[in-house]
Amino acid sequence: MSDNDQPLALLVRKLATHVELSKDDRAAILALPHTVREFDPSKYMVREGESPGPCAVLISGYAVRHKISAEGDRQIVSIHVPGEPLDFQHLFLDEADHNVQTLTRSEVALVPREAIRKLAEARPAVMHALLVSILVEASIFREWVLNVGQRDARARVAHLLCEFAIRLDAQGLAGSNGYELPMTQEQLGDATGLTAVHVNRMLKALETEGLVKRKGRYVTFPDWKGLRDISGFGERYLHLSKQVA
Amino acid sequence: MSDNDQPLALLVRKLATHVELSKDDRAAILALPHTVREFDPSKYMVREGESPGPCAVLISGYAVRHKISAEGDRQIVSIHVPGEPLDFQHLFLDEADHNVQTLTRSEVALVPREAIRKLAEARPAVMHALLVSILVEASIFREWVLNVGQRDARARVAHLLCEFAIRLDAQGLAGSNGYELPMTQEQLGDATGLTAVHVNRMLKALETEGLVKRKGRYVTFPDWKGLRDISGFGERYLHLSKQVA
DNA sequence: CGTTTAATTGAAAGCAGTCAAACTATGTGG
DNA sequence: CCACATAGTTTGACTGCTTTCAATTAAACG
Repeated sequence: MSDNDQPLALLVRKLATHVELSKDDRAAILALPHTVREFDPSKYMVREGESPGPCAVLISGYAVRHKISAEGDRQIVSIHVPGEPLDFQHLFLDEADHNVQTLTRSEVALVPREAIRKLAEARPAVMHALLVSILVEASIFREWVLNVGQRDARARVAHLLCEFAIRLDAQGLAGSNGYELPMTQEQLGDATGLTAVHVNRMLKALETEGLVKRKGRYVTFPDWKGLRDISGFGERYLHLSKQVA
Repeated sequence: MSDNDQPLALLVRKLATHVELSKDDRAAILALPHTVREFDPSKYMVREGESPGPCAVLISGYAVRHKISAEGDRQIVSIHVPGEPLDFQHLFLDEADHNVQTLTRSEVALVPREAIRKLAEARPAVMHALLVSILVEASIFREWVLNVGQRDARARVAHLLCEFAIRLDAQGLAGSNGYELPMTQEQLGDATGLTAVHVNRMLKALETEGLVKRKGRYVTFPDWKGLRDISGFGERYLHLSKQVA
């Protein structure tokens, strides 16, 4: 699954996506004290209302953030791929405002909060990278507000597929042509504000139109440009080029 | 409109909402170099794709962040009250991923980015406050994803009214019993993912139910608890108590 | 005032939800 | 290896919330 010698290698990759990191910076991140823990599918790593423990970094597998409405409906607010921090906001907030839950069996590196704080203080580039990573996540939330607020069902599903493809690719985890979607259609519905039934119909529609091909949950994109177009996907909001400001 | 002697007083109040700030910290923020500029209603302060100029802090009036979909539909992703930073994300990101636009005539303090960076480096509490303010904004985005993704039209509108009430109050800007909504119903629609027509109907419904009273755009809440209940509003996501982590 | 913008109301259409059932895949225990 | 249970996917028919279209009223503004 993951490189067991360097569990934090993908975290380095993620942080280095947005900011230039020196060899020493990278080594310092890799050297962060941590314990790797495994979680079964659907297990909670953070619960709304709780106060935070050590910071979690996803090493392998997939996880989501979500909130539950008063009516009991679930909204997934983000999907996470290996290398991404799962609760770095708890370096500075002392109560969780949402849940973090595994989608698949996952490995997570638990890093003491103090260790991250000290590293960030000692290394400006690391601090910068953490900040940018937090800001990019906020940008993704904004795009999701747009997605569920304005796009029709077909475009919403298509947009999610596009975003996941690009983010997997950024972490070097995309297949040559597609990827294994780690979510049920129910979960896709929770992420897009649709019902599982309607997600199913939209996936079928995308398939019929030749924009998506499916084998089980493995999706490929015979007409990537077409899919981008009908979803209104533009990757600016992912801020994938290095920030120099 | 604003206290002309201390344009940044409300910024101090905003930052001190989340983190304890010493007298010196507060004085240092107030002493930030800046120029105050006035904007007409509907004027753009940041445009998607642009690279950032000086950082803007809203002094008086109201502003929104928004994104435009490929189909040309607008989604407002947040509403800002005086004292709030409008583009501190550009301290670390060098391309805007969304627009910032005034709702009403507004005064904005423009602060050189370097001045804020230096202040944050010199004063850990200020850095902490900036970070928390960024993280709280991200939390609000998550709640908005839930709002437009899962709540029905009536609850969406009610939730927006609740959030705005609490945020105005946190800045000491709420009337005794209600406030002047600085948005047209069209804009409320852009913020809730609804049409202006339907926003109108929902406001009427809330009024008929005795949850909201309106005189022009001035809204009061004869049954605040009832309004909270039907909207599923809970203020945890605003993180209004001081963070000590 | 006269003009423009915003709010309101009604009627009709449509997209997505709900309900229900069949089908498929996966996994477990006998 | 089969029987069965469980979870997920697919499909159809129907309902309903929200949108669309259109017209009227009210408010804001020069």
